[in-house]
Amino acid sequence: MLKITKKVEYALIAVRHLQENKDKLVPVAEISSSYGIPREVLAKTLQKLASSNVIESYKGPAGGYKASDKIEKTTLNDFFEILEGPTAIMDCYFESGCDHLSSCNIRTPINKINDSIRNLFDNLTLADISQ
Amino acid sequence: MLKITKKVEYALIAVRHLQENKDKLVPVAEISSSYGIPREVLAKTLQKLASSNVIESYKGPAGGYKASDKIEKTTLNDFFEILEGPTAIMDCYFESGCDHLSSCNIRTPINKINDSIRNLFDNLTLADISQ
DNA sequence: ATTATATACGACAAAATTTATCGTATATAA
DNA sequence: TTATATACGATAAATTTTGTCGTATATAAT
Repeated sequence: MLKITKKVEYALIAVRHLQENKDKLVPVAEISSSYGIPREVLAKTLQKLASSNVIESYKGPAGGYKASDKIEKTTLNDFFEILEGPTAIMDCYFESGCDHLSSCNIRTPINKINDSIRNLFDNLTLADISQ
Repeated sequence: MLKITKKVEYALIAVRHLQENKDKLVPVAEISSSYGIPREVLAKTLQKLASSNVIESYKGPAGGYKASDKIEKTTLNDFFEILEGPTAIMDCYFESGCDHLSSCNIRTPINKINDSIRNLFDNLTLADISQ
C-alpha cells in the first residue's frame, strides 16, 4: 500500500532525463529504450504532462519533448494529480456513495492523515527532490 | 495510488471502536457486524495487531479484544508496518533485484519522497489522528 | 468431561486495479 | 509525398487486493 504507480515512476524517470538533456528535443523512443519502459505507456504519460505544461511537445520528424520552465516549480502534489487524479488515501475522501457514512468512525483520522500527506506534497517541488 | 488498503481501514475502525469501549472485551463479531466488515478479514487483521501488542486478545467465551496501554503511543508508521510491512512508495526501496539499477536516475527522488513520508508517519501517533 | 464460543492461522478463490498492447488519427520537417 | 513523431481511445494481460473456507487451539460455563 501507499505505493506510487509505474506511470508516476516512468514520469519521474522521464522528467529527470529531460532535465539532463535540456539542449535538445527528446523523442519518447529515446527514453523508452534507455530505461526499458514500454513505449506506449510512457507516451501516454508524457502526453498528460505535456497537456499540463510540465513539459513541452513538438510533433513531426526531429520532434519530441523538452522540460518547460514550469517544471522546477511543479509540486509533487500537482505532478501526482496530473497523472493519477486527486491524492487521497481513501476514495471516500473525494467520492460520495459510501453506505456506511453514518456509522463511520474514522472520518477524523482519515482526514488528518490525508491533510498531512497533501501538505507534505504541496511543499515539495520536483526541484526539491532532485538535489 | 498512495491508497491505504482495506486491511488498514478496517484496523483503524477497530482501534477506534476498542478505544470507545475500553470497559469491556469486544469480540470480532461485534465490530464486523457494526461496520459491515467481512469477519475473517477483520479477524486476521486484529490478530496481527494483537501479536504486536497494540491490542490484547482473550480466547474463549466472553473473550475478545481490548485496546492495550501501548495503543495511544503507536505511530502510524508502526501501525502500517504491522499490517502491511515496510512503508515504501516503491518496492526497490527495500527489495533488491532491480534490473535497471545502473541506469536508474530516480534513486535520489524516490529516497527523498520515501524519507519524507516515513518522517511524517513516525511523528504521528494513533492518538494524534483521533483528536 | 463436554459443549459452546472465541481467537489463530494457512490455503485458495474472486474481484479490482494496474500495466501493457493494439489500432488509428494528426501534425510537420525533409 | 513520405517518414517520423505525438495524440488518444479501446481492450487484453498481469498483478495485487480482497474475501472465503477449513481446521486448530484455548477457555469459560455447564
